[in-house]
Amino acid sequence: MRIGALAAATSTPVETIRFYEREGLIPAAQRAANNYRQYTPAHAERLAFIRHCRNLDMTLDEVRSLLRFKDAPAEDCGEVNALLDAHIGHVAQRIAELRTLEQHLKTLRAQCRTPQPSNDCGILQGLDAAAPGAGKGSRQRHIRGTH
Amino acid sequence: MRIGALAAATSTPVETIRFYEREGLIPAAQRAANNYRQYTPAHAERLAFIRHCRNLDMTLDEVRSLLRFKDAPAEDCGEVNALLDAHIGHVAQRIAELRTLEQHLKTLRAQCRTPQPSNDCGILQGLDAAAPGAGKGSRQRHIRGTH
DNA sequence: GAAGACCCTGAAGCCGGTGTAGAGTCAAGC
DNA sequence: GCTTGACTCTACACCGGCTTCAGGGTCTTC
Repeated sequence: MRIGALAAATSTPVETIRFYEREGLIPAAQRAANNYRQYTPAHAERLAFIRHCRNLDMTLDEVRSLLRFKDAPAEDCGEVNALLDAHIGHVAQRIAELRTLEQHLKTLRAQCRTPQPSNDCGILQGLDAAAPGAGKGSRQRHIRGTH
Repeated sequence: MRIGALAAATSTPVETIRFYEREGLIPAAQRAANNYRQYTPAHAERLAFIRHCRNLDMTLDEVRSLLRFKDAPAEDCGEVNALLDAHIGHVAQRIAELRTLEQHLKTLRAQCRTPQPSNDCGILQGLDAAAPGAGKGSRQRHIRGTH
């Protein structure tokens, strides 16, 4: 199986597969006489695993950790459970942050009902002043990821 | 006012201020005889505006758009309202995505109740198979931003 | 044998900064 | 006057997770 076929089978861009190989997430494929990579079903399985993890928004470091457990089938999987719990915690926290953010944005939006000269726009004025209640007390490590 | 004082006044790292200057978000400051940047209260106001926008998770491009309206006080602010509506839409969509994600993660987590050999771990097995119901129908541009 | 699809490597670019190296400047204390 | 330490300057590399590009080689099909 060549890289294009693997890409199609796993809905993964070809460049991303090569990137994962460079990063050590999948073992380097054997090469054919023409220097093309040759993949086996085992590669496809491993790549599918990685993609599922990425679809669940895990970092590559988290994926690397999980792969270590896949590669050591006799080892205790307690850390896997812990990793997943931590990741669920990240997601929950992010949802909470975004809900607060959404409220602030809606409050700000309500400052300007109809188009008017920018000078009088309640939104632009609201952005001059501090956002209402934003970051009160909690250290606001910057919020990312809506784009 | 020198860059350190501006940084303290706006809770912005010094390097970030220089970065914003390079990016054209704040005008280049005048220089003292020793080549130090000299800032005025107007700079501080503009930087505060930018920081408030960033606290609301806007991209620098969105901030640039808003700054154009601040700089043209006679112009109609309808686009400001539209930009904010769009941004609120981004945030709401992201929240919905993350809630779906959270459900998938919790379902996966339930596959393994207690530590056991990795080979039998329901989580690792669940990641081998497709995530339950993930991405069904919606084109799943990759989810980012929980870290 | 020519077109077009596929494959290769290596490097740069994306965002929004962050951090570093190496140098200059300034105020305070001895 | 001299040292120490805080501050400032420029220019550049680095982060994640790819994506894109330049400049080739190879394979399949007509």
